[in-house]
Amino acid sequence: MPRRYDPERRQRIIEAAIRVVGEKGLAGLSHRSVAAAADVPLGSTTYHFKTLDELMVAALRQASEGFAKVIASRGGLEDARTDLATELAAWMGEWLAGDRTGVELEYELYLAALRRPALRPVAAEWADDVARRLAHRTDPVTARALVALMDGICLQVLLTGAEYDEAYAREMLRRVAGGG
Amino acid sequence: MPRRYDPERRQRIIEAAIRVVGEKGLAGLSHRSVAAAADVPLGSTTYHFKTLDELMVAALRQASEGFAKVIASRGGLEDARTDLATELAAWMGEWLAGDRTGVELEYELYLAALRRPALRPVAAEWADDVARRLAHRTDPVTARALVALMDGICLQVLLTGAEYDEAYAREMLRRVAGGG
DNA sequence: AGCCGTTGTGTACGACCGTACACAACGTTG
DNA sequence: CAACGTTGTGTACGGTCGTACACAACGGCT
Repeated sequence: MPRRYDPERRQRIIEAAIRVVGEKGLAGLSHRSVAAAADVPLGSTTYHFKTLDELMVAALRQASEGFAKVIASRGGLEDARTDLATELAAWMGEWLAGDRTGVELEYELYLAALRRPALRPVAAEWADDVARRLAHRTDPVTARALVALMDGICLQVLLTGAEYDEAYAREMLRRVAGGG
Repeated sequence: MPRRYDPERRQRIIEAAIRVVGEKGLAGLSHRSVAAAADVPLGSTTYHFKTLDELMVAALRQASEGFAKVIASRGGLEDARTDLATELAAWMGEWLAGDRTGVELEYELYLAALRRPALRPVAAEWADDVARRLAHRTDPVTARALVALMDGICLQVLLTGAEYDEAYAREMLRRVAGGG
């Protein structure tokens, strides 16, 4: 088979990696599984990403950007007339409703930084980015705490299989946000 | 080699599994690696734990119990004269200081429930257990939120490599706990 | 044209994995 | 003692993995 030049090969591999993690989990991520999902030969994935860590960094960064786009397009965060806690609680509800593949995918990549130092700068960037968006409506320190609380609440739902209680989330977010 | 009867074989395998996860991460856990760490033949680990999930459940449960013992022995949580937020923030500081192998180990097993439904009941049990301990000092709903916030703060420190800011943690815990 | 670095491909090697399964050693029961 | 279920052991099979490496196709340069 003749080799076809593909300037977006790298990008397609990253997208395939995200698909693989979403479907089979991070444990199912390998050069081979990604190659199959992207419909490229094995040598291609190892060429563009020497290690799996590199691939995960690219995938996490991409997922992070997609996530940022979603919450940006949603608006409401900028609107000072809406209550911040209510807004955040409602948004978590939407995020956790229905198909959780996307949520699990993003948390799995994010949490992978626990054991993979290579991912930490990207994870830090993500957390900072979200906090910066909230900082328009409150102070930076409170913003960081809101992110922490949202992470904690989401994880409790995802890890324990509990139902998401929006009223509860709203109340606790309001306590942290104060008058904001 | 003659086979030696070992009534605590199962327990030794669990302890070896915890050691392996602590040293090599959850990804390094296998029937073989555990067998080597416990100094038992391969067939022994597969006999006592048909699947790795079973082994993880046992390890998480054990780690959870050890954790419970530590915070119980620390006391202070029962003492109504101390400020709850101050107490919790100080305790997180101790936990995160120094060698983080134990912290990482416990969070890694806990977070593994995200993709492994078999672990969820154990994770839920753990979260409930911690919340119940706090419930002596505040209401159950607030207790759950305090656990969520602590998880979120811990994860931000562990995932992003940031420094732990005890004053910040104390302030935010106080906001959630209210007068408690 | 010829040369060369980059990008892409195919294949093979050694390591590790879960699983299965036959067999050995034991405790219990009759 | 004999029979039997439980517990422990050794080995081997098929599969997947990361990695390496020789080679092919291309673009830019002289």
